[in-house]
Amino acid sequence: MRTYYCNEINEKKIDQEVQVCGWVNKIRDHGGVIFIDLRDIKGLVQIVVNPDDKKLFELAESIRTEFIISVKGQPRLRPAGSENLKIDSGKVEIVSSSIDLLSKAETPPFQFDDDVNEDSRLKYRVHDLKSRKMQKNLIIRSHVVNIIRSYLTELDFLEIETPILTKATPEGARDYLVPSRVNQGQFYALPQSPQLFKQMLMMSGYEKYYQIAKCFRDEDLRADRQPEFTQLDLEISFTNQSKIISLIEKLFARIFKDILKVNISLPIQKVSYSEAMERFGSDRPDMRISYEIKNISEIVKDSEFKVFSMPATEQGHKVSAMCIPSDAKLSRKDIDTYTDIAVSLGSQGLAYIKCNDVDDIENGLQSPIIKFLDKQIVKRILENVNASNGDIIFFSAGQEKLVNNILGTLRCKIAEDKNLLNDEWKFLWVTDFPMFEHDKETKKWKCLHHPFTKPVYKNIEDINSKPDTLLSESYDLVLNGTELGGGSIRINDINVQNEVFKVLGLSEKEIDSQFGFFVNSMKYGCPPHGGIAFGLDRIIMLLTNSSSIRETIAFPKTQTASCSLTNAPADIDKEQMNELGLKHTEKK
RNA sequence: GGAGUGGUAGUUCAGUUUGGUUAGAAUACCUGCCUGUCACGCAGGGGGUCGCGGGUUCGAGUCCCGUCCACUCCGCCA
Repeated sequence: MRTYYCNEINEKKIDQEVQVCGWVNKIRDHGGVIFIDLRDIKGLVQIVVNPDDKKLFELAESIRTEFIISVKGQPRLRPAGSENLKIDSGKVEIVSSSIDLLSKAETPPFQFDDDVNEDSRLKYRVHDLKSRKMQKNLIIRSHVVNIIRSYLTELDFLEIETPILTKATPEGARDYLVPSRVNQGQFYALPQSPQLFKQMLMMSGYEKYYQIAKCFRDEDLRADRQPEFTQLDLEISFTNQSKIISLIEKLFARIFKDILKVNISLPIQKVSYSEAMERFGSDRPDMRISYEIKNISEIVKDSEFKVFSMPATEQGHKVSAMCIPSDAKLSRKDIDTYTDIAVSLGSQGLAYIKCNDVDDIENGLQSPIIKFLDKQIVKRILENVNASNGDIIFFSAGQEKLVNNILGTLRCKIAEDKNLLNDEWKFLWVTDFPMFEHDKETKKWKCLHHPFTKPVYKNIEDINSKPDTLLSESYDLVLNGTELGGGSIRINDINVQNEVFKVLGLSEKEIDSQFGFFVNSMKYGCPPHGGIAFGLDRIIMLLTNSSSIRETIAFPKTQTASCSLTNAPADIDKEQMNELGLKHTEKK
C-alpha cells in the first residue's frame, strides 16, 4: 500500500511512482489547484491536485480534515521560492495521479494548535493522541523502554513477568481488589509493586531480574501519581549498594545521551537523608536551587529571645535560617505571601531579616525580630548564612519536622516563583534513610521504605530495642526535585525479617497469614540481594518537559480515578454481581 | 476528608466586580469565488440548556444555597 512515509519524500524520489498514506492534516483549496498536507506517524508531505483530471479534482474538493487517504503520484521539486523548510519533505511535493478515500471523518472536536483544556483532550483522547506533542511523548517513552531493555539484556538481566492477580497486603497503600468468581467471597489484589515476587525470584536463583511492571495503588491522585503506573523494577543477587548505584547511573547517562544528547557527569552526587532534611528540608531536594537551609540553633541557643532559644535547646526542635539571594527581588508583598504559606503549614509566622547593608548591623538591616537579638548573634547569623546586600533571610523555629517542611517548601516555591531554576539536569542520590518512623496517630512503628529493607544494626536485638536509631541500606534517586525511584539492599536472614515484622506490631499469626509464603520460601535459602524501582512515567515526564505524567500515558485517569474516554469505572449488571457473590449494601 | 482555581458557540476566551435591549470575539465548520498556498485569501452563513438543580428579584450568564465535572495542593501514597 505504502512505498514511503511522508517525511521520506525528498529530491531523491523525484519522478518515481510513489504511494503515501495517512491523515489529512490541512487542505488549501485555491479553486484551480488544491494542496493537501498529508500526515503519518513520521511526518508531513504536500500533495498537489491539479484540475486537469476532473474526477480526481472533484474527489479532492470533497476531502476534509482528518480524512484518511492513500495517494499515488510523482514527487517533483517545488517551484523556486515556495519551499517549506519547516517539514522534512519541504523541498518537494507529490503531484497526485490518484487518491483513495480510505476513511471519512467527522469534523474533529478541537484543533491541535489550540491550548485545549484537559477535559476535552481526555474525553476525545483518540483525537488528542494524533497531536504531534502526544506522538512525540509516546515515541520517546517507547525509545526509553528500548534503551532500558537493551542495556539490561547486555548485562545478563532476565525480564520475568510476575502476577497481576495476587494477594492483598494490608501494609502500605490501599490495594485495588478483584473479586473471584471461582472462589466466591474471596478477592485478589492488584500488585502495588512486584516486590515480594522479585525477591522470591532471587531465592530461585535468577540472580538478575528486571521488569517493566504495571503497578496499582488505590490512593488519591496528583500530577505525578496515577492509580496505575509503570515501574522499571529490578533486583540483583550477590551485590551491594555501590554496584547498584553505579549500574543505574550508567543507565540514566545512556538514556539522557540517547534521547536528549545530554551528558550526565558521573558519579551522581550523594547526600544522606538526615543531611538532605537539614540542608534542603526535603528528602527529594531540587539541586538546581543555589541556596540552602542552615541550622543556627547553636548560635541562638543562649539568646534572650525565647522564640529562638527555646527550640534551639529543646530535644527534637531547632532553629534554621535560609538566605534568599537578592536575585529573587522579594517584595513586601512576596514576604506576606510566603508568611501565609508558612502559617498554612503550621508556623506561627515567618521571621525575616532584610539585608540592606550587611556591614552596618545597627542601621543596615530591616526586621521585626532584630530588636530582640544581640548584635553579636545577628553578626554570626549573617556570617553563617553568608548574607550579602539585598538578600533576605527567613527563619523558622520549632519541631524539626515542621521547620524542615516550612523552609523546604519555601525554598522550592521561591525558586519557582522567581525563575531561579536553570535549565539543567541535577541528579542526586539520597541514602541512609531511617529504617522506621513513629506514626503518632496509630502509635505504631512504620517502615520509611518497606519491611524487606535491610536495617543497619550491630546486634539483632537492636532492631526491637531501639528502632528509632536504626538506618537502612536504602537509596532514592532524585532529579530536579522529583523522586524518580528508590531501592534498598534486602533482608536475607529470616530472623532479621521476623524482628522487623515484630517492630511493626505484627503477631506471629499475622506474619504467617500475610507473609507466610514469603518467609517460608526464605527458609530454603535466600542469597544476599538488593534492587531498585523507578517510576517510568515520571522519567518520561521529565524527559519530555511535561507538567504531569498524564502527558506520558496514552489513556490516563482523571483526578477522580476515572477514565473520561471509557467512563470507567462503571456499574455492572446484577447477574455479574450474583456470579461474584457480591451485594451492594449502600450506594453513594 | 480538607483548601484553592476554573466550567459561556465544536475549540480558546471576553462579558460576572455594579443584575437590565437580540450574550460577543477569534478560530473551527458550511456555501460561493479564487492556479502556488503552507496560520492561504475574499464574501456570505449557520452555530448557545451561559455545567446542573433550587432560591432571591419585575428581571439572573451576573447575587445566594446546593451539587457535578476538570485541574493544583494538603492529608494519603509501606
